Amino acid sequence: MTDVESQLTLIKRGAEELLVEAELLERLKNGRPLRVKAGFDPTAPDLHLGHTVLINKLRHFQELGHHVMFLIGDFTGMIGDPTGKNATRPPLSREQIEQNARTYQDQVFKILDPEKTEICFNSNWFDILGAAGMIKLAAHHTVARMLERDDFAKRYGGNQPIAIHEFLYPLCQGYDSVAMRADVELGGTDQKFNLLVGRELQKHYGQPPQCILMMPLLEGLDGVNKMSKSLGNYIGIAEPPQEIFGKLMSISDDLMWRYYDLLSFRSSQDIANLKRDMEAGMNPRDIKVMLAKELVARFHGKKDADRAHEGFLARFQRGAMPEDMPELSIAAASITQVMKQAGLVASTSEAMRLIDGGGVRLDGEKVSDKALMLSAGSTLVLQVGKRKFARVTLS
RNA sequence: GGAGGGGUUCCCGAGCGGUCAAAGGGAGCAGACUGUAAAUCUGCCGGCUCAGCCUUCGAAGGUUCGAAUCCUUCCCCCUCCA
Repeated sequence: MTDVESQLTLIKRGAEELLVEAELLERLKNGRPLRVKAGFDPTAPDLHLGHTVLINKLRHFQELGHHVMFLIGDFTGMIGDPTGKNATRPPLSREQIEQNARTYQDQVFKILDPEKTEICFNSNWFDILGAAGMIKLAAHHTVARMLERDDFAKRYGGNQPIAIHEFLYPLCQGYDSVAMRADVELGGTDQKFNLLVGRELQKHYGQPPQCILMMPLLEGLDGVNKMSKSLGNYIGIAEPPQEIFGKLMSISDDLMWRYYDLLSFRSSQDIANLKRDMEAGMNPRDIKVMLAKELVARFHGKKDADRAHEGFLARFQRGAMPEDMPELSIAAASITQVMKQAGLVASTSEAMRLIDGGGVRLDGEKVSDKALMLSAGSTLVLQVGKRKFARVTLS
């Protein structure tokens, strides 16, 4: 195992905050592989780049020879994550959760070494805890302490509802750390409160409190809000190569550096060099291309990365039609109907507006006639905006 | 249990009984400019068989020629008191 100092350097890379550094140093010196925990809700079956910030950090620990535990919150998922205002989420069934968990594993093992990763489910200990155990657990914390949490304090102050079960959520997450005897827990900065509850509970249960490593939240494509599926500003790691590549190319230059820091496996030194190259006149676009290729290659393979790059060049720098587009067969009708059938627009009203606005092309020609009839027997390429295409055969 | 405040289109937030598919802002989409970047400017932003029609303002009834705006009941949220 690498010496303690350089371990710490790698561990802290990109991290927002480490609590408590002295304690971690102490444990590293023991030389025992640390039990490192990170938890995920199996509510959504697929992960996006925001999730991978944590997973990349788990990978660092793995590289250093520590014991990585990937916790799937199947029990807590059945209660429903309270974060945010619309607390009520449909509870998931066992089957759905198991299904989601499997998908998780497939995706996570593109980054982590399956041989060295322990997958845990928190229903293992919560199912046997029982109502009495839950109430005992709840006795370890007070309402005043709960209201310290920023999220709760804001909602309480802002006259937003807080349901009782939302108080149980941090306790459950903390209890996970007890059950898993975690030495270190990773989480986003928004998890600070919950992570600290874990420390408290471990003390109550006679364990040394875990160290906490908080990673910054990755901004989504808009560069402002955190990446999340519900905001639609995400890049899913299971998305097709072209999509991942294209979405990465569309981020702002500022955001690109953020992504480099948190997502690239390049060394900090490499990244600093790239920055210097840009200041010396290198086109930021080309630096973005490198990032896009690295990430596509990680989730799909190098060949796909090269192909995505080729397609990108052909399509946007030489103005060619994309090679892959949905091929559909649709009954002949007016252009607005066909656009709707093809799924290019949500409504015929939207189709009409887009035509008025000059955003619709037919075989590359701008369409101006909203009532245009498309006759049967022909095959046409419909384009909406810059990105949406469909090859339609009319029958 | 008592008193008071509030629920408007994706979000925030205006809204005199008619001129309200509903101001304004944000988000989003499209166009121009570009490096499919950002910033900026322009347009759009409920649906449809689209110069017209249909469905929206927590829910259901009612008053009226006419209601998001008035009345009744119900549901939900918040605050204070107990």
